[in-house]
Amino acid sequence: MVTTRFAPSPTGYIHVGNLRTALMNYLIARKTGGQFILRLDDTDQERSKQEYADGIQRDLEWLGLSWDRLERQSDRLDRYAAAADELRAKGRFYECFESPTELDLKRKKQLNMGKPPVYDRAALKLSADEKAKLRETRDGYWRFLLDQERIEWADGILGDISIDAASVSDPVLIRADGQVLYTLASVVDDIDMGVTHIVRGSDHVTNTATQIQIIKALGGTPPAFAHHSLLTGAQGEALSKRLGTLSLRDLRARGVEPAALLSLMARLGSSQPVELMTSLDELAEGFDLSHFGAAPTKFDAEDLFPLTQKYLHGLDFSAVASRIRALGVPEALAETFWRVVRENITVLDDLADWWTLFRDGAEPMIAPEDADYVAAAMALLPPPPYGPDSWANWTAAVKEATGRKGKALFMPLRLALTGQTHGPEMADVMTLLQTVRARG
RNA sequence: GGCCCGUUCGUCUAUCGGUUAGGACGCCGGGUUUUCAACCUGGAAAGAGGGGUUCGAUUCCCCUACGGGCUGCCA
Repeated sequence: MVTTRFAPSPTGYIHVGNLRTALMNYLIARKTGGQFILRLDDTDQERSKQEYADGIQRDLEWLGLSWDRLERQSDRLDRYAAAADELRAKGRFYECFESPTELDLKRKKQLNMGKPPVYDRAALKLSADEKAKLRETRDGYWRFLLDQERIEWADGILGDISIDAASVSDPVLIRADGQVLYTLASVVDDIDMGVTHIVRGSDHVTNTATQIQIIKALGGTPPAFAHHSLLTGAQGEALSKRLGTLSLRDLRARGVEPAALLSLMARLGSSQPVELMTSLDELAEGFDLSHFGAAPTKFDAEDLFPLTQKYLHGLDFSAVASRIRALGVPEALAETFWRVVRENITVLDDLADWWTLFRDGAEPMIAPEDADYVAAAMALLPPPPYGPDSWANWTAAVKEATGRKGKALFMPLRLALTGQTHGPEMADVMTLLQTVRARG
């Protein structure tokens, strides 16, 4: 069975980049009737917050990305300790004593000499006596001993990847304070939970290389890996600079509909066209990682609004009835209101403006050269309320009285009544209009 | 500096050496609607640069440039 996971660390809210990862894993599982795990990678005690863990779950629920299983790494510390023991027993784990400052210095030195900043394994040469002595003054931290060979895997998106382990530092798996680090926790979880497919950002490519070795050292079988490209802003700038405005909660606040967001994220960066899909099943059906490219992908949040608009256009009255009621639209007008206005809104919040306009009337827009014309027309307009024929009757009378026709007849009246150059059919507008300020 | 990945219309991309380089979104024009939108229809729009290989390169190889990622006792 296919098992995938989305493993955010609760150190912040989900943004579009995370969502892409989550969605890909979700769709792969759903497509084959597999299992999707939500795993909170909360090994970093200082930065992880319950508030974020709750926020992540709310965001996923908003999108309908339901998980079959929820796991917390903080609940599994004993498993990680056991795995560490196993690695120690197998001679793949060694204790080091450099302080972070000393390591930093080493790296800088290597860089200055034109060498790659790879850990020199100095601790490996320490004798038992030397280690014992060091332990008196400081706590050791633990590294995984990489086999210095080429690590290869067939990536679901990038194709064949090969990384020389010698170009990578032995990863630190346990800190001096005893905290288990992500690399170990993640690998242990993936093995224990039977994860078969891992899709994540290409920022993890190097991690994957080392994790493959750790998985094998622990007797596990590496899952199928795929690394998707990272999103950049519309100008190609790193997305991290704009994360504040691209969190899911922010997009939601701006009126983006889940269907729009999911439709874009499931297709952006792939060869399949972005089309509005209204269900996750529909999205899952045609989803295939092989359609995705490896190049960085530009993401423009503005693309979400046409999709949102399209989604709203197709919505039934029943889906928005309560929302319209909440605006104070009278029951008798509610369904007509939706029918008339839905094609002129981009986000649901736009409904409020339209209702305000219908209820209170609009500040008339009257061009100076049309002032006499509009005044003459208003004299022919009876007071509200209006019926389905009001517009036709009125414009016929105005036409007769003024001799105007076509756009010249019509546009000044729209502007006078609604204050806008665009909007729904005027015949429909009339039936909803409660107030006409231009009548004076 | 080292390692990994990438570069085709504005954007996301197709092309398994020979194509009028295709599609989608966006954009522009026309039609329809007495506005806008929607819809229909038409159009403009692309192979980073330089070397090879080849009868022939967008496609294969190398170099350069540019972009992204990694290079943490973060994830």
